[in-house]
Amino acid sequence: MDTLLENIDNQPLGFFLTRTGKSYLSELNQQLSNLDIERNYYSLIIIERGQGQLTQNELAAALGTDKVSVVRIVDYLVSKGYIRRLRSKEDKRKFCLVGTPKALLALPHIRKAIAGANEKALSSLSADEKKEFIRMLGIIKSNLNSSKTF
Amino acid sequence: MDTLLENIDNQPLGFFLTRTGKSYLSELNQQLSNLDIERNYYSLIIIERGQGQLTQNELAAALGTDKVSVVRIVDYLVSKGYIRRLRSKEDKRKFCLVGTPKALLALPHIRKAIAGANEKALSSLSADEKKEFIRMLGIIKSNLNSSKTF
DNA sequence: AAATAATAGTTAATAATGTAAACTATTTTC
DNA sequence: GAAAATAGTTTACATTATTAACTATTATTT
Repeated sequence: MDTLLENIDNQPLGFFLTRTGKSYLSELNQQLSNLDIERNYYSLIIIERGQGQLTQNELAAALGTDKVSVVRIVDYLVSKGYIRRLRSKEDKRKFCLVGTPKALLALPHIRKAIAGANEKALSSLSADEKKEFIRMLGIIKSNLNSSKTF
Repeated sequence: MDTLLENIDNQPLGFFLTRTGKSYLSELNQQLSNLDIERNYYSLIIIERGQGQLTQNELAAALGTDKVSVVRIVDYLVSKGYIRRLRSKEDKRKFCLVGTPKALLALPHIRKAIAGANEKALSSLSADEKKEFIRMLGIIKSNLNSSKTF
């Protein structure tokens, strides 16, 4: 019997969210073990989506993280040859992040692996339930990010 | 428009689970900022549930983590005066983890804060939806932990 | 136009977390 | 009694989060 189902009030929901998320990411890593990067897949997708116009600040916003972490991510992806920093012409403080051909080659695999991991995670749920889960997760996320006052 | 709702196949579900879990834990920390510990609340609940019989190994299993991490957790809670290690009489390799009066005093607040954080996270969901979400999260967790072969 | 403030990104420092290997003490197995 | 297994600890290393101080550039103010 899963203790998760009962007495939820005694169990921090966030603990299970985090743990489940970690299981997911470890699954994703396994599916992408053929690549020579082992993290920041999602950053790569966001960067590609930005079509060479995305700045580090914007990446930070999209990831919900800070600029220091983004420096690390960008350093990592640059060092592995997946992206480049391009000094912006309009504003020389900014860098535009552009994917390399290597990234272009890897992205289909990454997308496929993400779809596969999602599939595995959500398998045995009906199409409606999947949609419902995603919807509710979005609500929970925004509930938690709303005003901290009680 | 929330990008989470569409094109989920391009977005790693685990990323949102982890992020939502972190928001939750930060909320929980805020609600418990009056305590002199700032983590391992859930471990404390598990230890109290064990009624002085829980070993470090068993705590590791309950948390889904390894024994090295548990040493750190136990060291922390011991150093803060919330628990003690009691050498087991039956098996001198083992320690039984027992809560102190200080823990007993803190636990109601912790439980209340967890219930409150759960409430905040799940607010604006109906009772049925809440149950559904918890149920599906359990399914997803077990889906991901099942056989890694594809 | 010069001084000031704000912004984009980097660097450095500290702490928390995850993982693996080597270790001690005790118990179990053969 | 020797060998193997178990419970827990220590050490080491890499990742991740957070904060502050820093450089270079752009925007604002007077």
